[in-house]
Amino acid sequence: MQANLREHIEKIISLTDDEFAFVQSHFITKQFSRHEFLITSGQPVKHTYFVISGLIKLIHTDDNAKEHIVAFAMEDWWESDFQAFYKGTKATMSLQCLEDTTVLCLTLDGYNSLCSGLNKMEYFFLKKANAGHIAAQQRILSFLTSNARERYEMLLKRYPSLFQRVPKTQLASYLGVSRETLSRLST
Amino acid sequence: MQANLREHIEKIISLTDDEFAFVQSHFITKQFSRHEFLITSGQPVKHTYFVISGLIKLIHTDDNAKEHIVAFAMEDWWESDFQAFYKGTKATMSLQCLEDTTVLCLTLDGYNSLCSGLNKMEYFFLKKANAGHIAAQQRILSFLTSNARERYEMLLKRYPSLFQRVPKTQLASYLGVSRETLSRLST
DNA sequence: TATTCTTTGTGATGTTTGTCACACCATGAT
DNA sequence: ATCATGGTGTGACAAACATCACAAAGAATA
Repeated sequence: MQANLREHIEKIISLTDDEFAFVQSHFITKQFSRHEFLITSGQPVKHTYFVISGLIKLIHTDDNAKEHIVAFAMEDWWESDFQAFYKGTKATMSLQCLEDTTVLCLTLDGYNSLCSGLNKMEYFFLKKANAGHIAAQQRILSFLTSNARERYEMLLKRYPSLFQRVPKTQLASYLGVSRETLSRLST
Repeated sequence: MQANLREHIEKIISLTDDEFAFVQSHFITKQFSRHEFLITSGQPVKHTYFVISGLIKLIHTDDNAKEHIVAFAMEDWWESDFQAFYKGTKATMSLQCLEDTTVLCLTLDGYNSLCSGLNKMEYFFLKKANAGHIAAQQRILSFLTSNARERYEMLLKRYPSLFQRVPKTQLASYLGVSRETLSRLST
């Protein structure tokens, strides 16, 4: 089960068996069913999640109760309401399953203990944070430079599997267009 | 001159004089005039920059030679084409001065030496990377939830000084709307 | 002073996208 | 089998926004 995690981490740093045992001791495994919430807006955020299998969405609900998808997370992705997680404040976003999902859970104490106990892990999280920053900036750029059709095509090219796994309504919400407009793009 | 840097870093970690001397030794100061380029698209990216004074913009130029502003950076901000900087690849974006600007320059070797030589600095950069990720995600959210007027008002509320320092054409490019549309929002 | 460049506003018009309404189909629950 | 539910496509119309064109005011420069 946690082989995924080791393989994932070792793409960036190498670990001895003892070191991985130490890493592993900070995580607990949890399972969630489709539609279940890992994080609920307004509630405290106890964990950062590493997705073992399944698919989840990070969403923000606006004043008109309209839902906007800030991010998807699938196998080998880390996700949380990071702002709330690091600051210890209440969630402004929710994290919900699109499929039955298995995750590894890491608390903030666990995160800090990992970083201070095994310095390589701080380096690992630094790399991950930088990658997250760069990816988010690329998405900003797609809003600046591209219309709905182009953003849709870029998304499909980059993550073809989403097309199979996620209803188009959800893709529309991620792309920032209405369901109807997305439906009309195919032609 | 580098007092800014020390104060900036000590908002997150504390440093002895010796430690700060070590940090300081990794930076060189450079001055650029308005319109000058710190990074040119297609060229190697030698540095990450810490802005001492002035104002710069991170831009991407699309196929139609239209310029899009990915980020502004003013006093106490870090900026670069991070993807190219960390990977050692050629820049896909440019970094250009909107005002006469003084920056501290850090090479990739310097960055790595800083992180390995003084562990607190790795922690510092981790915090900064996380903050960058969260800020970028907030901007994505503004594209998903808000129209041009709302994004404009949010920007002015958050960074009122930009309104004084930057022509509206540039603000429009940052917000992802045309100059004309922005001009008509005021009413 | 004369002149060029930058910045900004604004009208006219077309394109893109959102919203509302309705229909159809598949799926799973009772 | 029947019923609800969620996902999808599409027509009609309205709103938001882009583009093109032109004008005017201010800043920079010769």
